Amino acid sequence: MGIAERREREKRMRRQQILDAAKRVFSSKGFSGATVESIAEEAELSPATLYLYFKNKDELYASLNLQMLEVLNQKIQEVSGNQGLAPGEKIKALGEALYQVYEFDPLILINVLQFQSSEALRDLSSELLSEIKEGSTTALRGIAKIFQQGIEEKTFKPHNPIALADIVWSVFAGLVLWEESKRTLNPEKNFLRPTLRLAMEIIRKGVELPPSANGIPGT
Amino acid sequence: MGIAERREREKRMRRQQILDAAKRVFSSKGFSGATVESIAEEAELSPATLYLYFKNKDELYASLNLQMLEVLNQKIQEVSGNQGLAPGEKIKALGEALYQVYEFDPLILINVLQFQSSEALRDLSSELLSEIKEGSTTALRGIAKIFQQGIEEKTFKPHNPIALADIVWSVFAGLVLWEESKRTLNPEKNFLRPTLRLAMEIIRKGVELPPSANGIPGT
Amino acid sequence: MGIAERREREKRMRRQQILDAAKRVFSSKGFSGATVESIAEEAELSPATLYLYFKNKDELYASLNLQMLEVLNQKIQEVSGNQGLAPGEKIKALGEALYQVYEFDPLILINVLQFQSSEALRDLSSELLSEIKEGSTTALRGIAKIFQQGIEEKTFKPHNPIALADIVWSVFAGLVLWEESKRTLNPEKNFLRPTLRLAMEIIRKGVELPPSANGIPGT
Amino acid sequence: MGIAERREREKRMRRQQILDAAKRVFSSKGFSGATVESIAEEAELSPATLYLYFKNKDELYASLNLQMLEVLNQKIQEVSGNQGLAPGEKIKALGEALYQVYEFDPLILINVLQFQSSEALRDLSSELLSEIKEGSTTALRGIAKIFQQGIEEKTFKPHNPIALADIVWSVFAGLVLWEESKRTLNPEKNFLRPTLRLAMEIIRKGVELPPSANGIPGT
DNA sequence: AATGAATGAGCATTCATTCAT
DNA sequence: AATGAATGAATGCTCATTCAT
Repeated sequence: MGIAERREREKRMRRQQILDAAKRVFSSKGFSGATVESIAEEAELSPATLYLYFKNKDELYASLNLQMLEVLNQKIQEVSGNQGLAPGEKIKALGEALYQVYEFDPLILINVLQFQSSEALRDLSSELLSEIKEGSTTALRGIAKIFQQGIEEKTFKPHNPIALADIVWSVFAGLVLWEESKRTLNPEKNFLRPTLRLAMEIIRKGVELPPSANGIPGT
Repeated sequence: MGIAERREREKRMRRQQILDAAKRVFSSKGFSGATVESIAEEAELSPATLYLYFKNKDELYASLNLQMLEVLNQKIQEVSGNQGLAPGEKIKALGEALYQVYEFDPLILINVLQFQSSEALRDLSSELLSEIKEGSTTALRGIAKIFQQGIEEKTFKPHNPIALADIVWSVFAGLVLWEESKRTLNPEKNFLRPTLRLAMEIIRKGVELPPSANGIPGT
Repeated sequence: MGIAERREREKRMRRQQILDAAKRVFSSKGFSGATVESIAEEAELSPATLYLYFKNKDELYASLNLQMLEVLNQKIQEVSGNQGLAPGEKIKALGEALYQVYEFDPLILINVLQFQSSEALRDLSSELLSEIKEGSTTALRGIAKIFQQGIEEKTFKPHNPIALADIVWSVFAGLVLWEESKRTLNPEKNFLRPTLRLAMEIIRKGVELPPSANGIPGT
Repeated sequence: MGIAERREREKRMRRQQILDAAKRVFSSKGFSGATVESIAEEAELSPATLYLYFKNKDELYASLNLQMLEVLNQKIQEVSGNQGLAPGEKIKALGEALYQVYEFDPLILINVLQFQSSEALRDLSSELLSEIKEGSTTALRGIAKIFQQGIEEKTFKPHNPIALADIVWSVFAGLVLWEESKRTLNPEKNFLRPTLRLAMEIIRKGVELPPSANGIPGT
C-alpha cells in the first residue's frame, strides 16, 4: 500500500522536474525558441517522456502558466484577506505583492503574460483552458474583493469592482511588458517598482472618496 | 531627375502595397501564422520581391508597427496640442483617442502590442530598432506633456510625467491585451471601452489636486 | 503435473485473448494504423505483456494470419474431401467456401492478404515463416487435390494441378483486394460474390474436358 | 517566348527525375521503408524540393502509379485494337502483354498493386484519386472490350464483359502478388509466366462457346 | 525590378520495444 | 506473470531566405 503512494509521489516529482526545466528553458529562449528537445535535455529526460506527462508543448507551457497563477493568487489572497489593513492600504500592499511575484521570477512572468495574450491559447485542451480561466477569475475576484470592501465601507467610490480589478491587472501586466520592451529598446535601470507603486497610489487616490465631514458624497 | 523621382515614388508605393497586404494577413493569422508566401500572395508579388523592400519578416512586421506608432502619435499630438482643453479634460480625451486607435484596427493593434513585447524585437536591425524607439519615445513624450502641463498649472500633483505616461500607456496596452485574452477564455461583450474610460477617469482623479479652497496644497 | 497443465492452458488462453483483441483492432485500423498500445488496451493488458506472448508486432500479425489460414484450410478440406461431389462441383463449392471465409470477416481477410503480399513478411522469424509457408502449402495442396482428382477421373484436362491451384487462389485474393480497392475508388455494391462465382464457373469450364464423342456425358 | 517553353520542359523533366528516383527507392524499400529524404537524395535534390512538385509522399507514390497505369493501358489498347486477332487470340495476347508489363519493371508493378489495395489510397487528394480511378477504368474497359467483341461475334458466352475484365485483372494482380509472396516464403524459379499463360488459356476456354455446328448454343 | 526555383535547417510528435520492479 | 515508465530512433513536412536569370 506504500508502493502506490510512492509511485504517486514520484510521478508528481517527475512532473515538477519537467516543469522546472521547462521554466528555465522557456525563460531564456521564449516559447517558440524553446524546443521540446531542449527542455527534455534540461530535464535530463528523453523528449518522448515529456509526452507522458504533458499532451504537447502548448499544454506544458500552459501548466507553467497555471503554477504562476497559483502563486499569484496566493499573494493576492494574503493581501485581500489581511484583516489589519484598510482598503486603501490594501491597494498599496497589492502593488507590493504583485511586484514580489515579478521579482520572484521576472522572466517566467513575462512569458506567462505573453502567453496569456498569444495565439497559443486558442489550441489548448478545454480542460486546461478552463483551469486557466478559473485561475484568472480567482485572481480577478481577489483583487475585486478589495475594492468591494472599500466601496462597502464608503471609502471608495462605487465603481464596478470587477472593472477596477481589470484595470489593476492590466496596468500591472502592461507595465511588466512595457518595462521589458523598454529594456530591449533602451536598456536602463529598473523602472518597474517605482512606477508600479505610483500607479497603485494613483489608483487608490482615484477611487477614494474625499473624507467628506458632512456626509455629502462626492461625484 | 523627374525619372528618379518617379522611381522613388513607385518604390514607396510598392512598399506600401506590401505593408497593406502584410497588415491584412498578420491581422487575420497572427505573426507566426502568417507566412511570407501568404503575404506575397496577398500583395500579388513573389516572396522574393518582398525581400527587395524588407530585410526579413521581422522587419516587415516592425515597419507595420512603425506605421501604427505614427497613427498613434498623431492622435496623441492632436489631444496634447488641443489648446481648448484643460489638462484634466485632455486625460479623458486621450482615453477616447486611444480607443479610436484600437477601434480603427483592433487586430493589428493587438499584433503590434504583442510584437512590442515579444522576443522578435531582439533581432531587429539597429536602424529600425531606433526608429521604433523614437516613435515610442515620441508617444510617451506626447502623453507626458499633458501631465507636465497639468503639473505646471498646479492642477496635477507633481509626479514624474514620464512615469505617468508609462502608466497610461501600460494600462491601455494591458487592457487591450487583457480584453483579447478574456475573449479567448470567455467570449463576452466588449468591455474595453467603458473600462478604458474608467481607467482614465481614475487616473485623472488620482493625479488631480483637490481644489484647495485656501490655496494650501494637499498631499 | 496438473499445475503445469493448467499453466499451459492459461497461457494459451491469454494468447488467444490477445489475438482476438488484435483481430478487432487490425480489422478496424489496418496494420500500420493499429498501435501496439491500442491492441493492448483492447486486450485489457499492458503493452509490455504482449511481448511476453509475441516477439513483436509483426509476429502478432503473422499469428493472426496463421489462424486465418487454418480456418481457410479447414474449409478447403471440407470441400476437397466431400465424397459426394464430382470434381466439377467441387470447384463450384470451393468458390462458395472461399466466399464464406471472406464473409466471415472481410476486413481481417483483406488485412491478411495484404500482409501476405507485404514487405513485413521479410522480417519474420524463420519459425513463423515456415509455419505460414506450411499453411499456405496445405491450402494450395487442398485445392490442387480437387484438380488432381478431376484429372485422374479424366474430366479435367491434364494441367499441372498446383498451377491450377495457384490460379484459383490468385483470382480469389485478386478479387478480394480488387473489390476493396474498387470500393475506395468508387463505392458501389458488393460485386465480389457474383464475380467470384463466375470466375469459378469459367475456371471449371476452362479445365473440363469436352464430353468426349463416345457418349459419356460431362457434367 | 522560347523561354517559357524551356521552363515548362525543364519543369517536366524535374518532375520525371523525381519520379524516376522515387521509382528506384520505392522499388527497393517499399512504401513505408522509403523515406522522403532517401528519395530526395536519390534524385539529388533537397526534400523540400520534392514538395514543390508533389503535395506529399502519398501523392508522389500515386503519380508513379499513374504512370504505370498509362503503360498498362497502352499495352492493353494495343492488344484490344489489333484487328488481326480473333477475340480468343486476343485473350492470349493480353496475357503476354500483361506479362511484359510485369517484366518491364516487376518491383514497381508489385508496389503499385500493393498500393492499389492499401490504406494509403484513402487519403489522396480527390484530383489524383479521380485520375487513378480513370486510369483503372480505362484499363478495365480495354479488357472488357475484348470480351465484348467475342460475345458480339458469338464466339464467347454472353457473360458480363466487365465482370470478365475484373476476373482477368484480378488473376493477374493475384498471381503477381502471390508469386512475390511465394518467393519470400520459398524462393524458387519464376512461375508467373507459365501460370499466367495457363490462366489466360483457361479463361479463354472457359468463355468460349463450343463451335456448335448447328447453331444450338451451349449453356 | 522581379521572380521561379531551390533549399538548409528545423521540430513536434509517434511508437515499437525494453526493463526494473 | 505482469506492468509502469522510459526512450531511441525516426520522419514527413514547413518556411524564411537566397540567387541565377
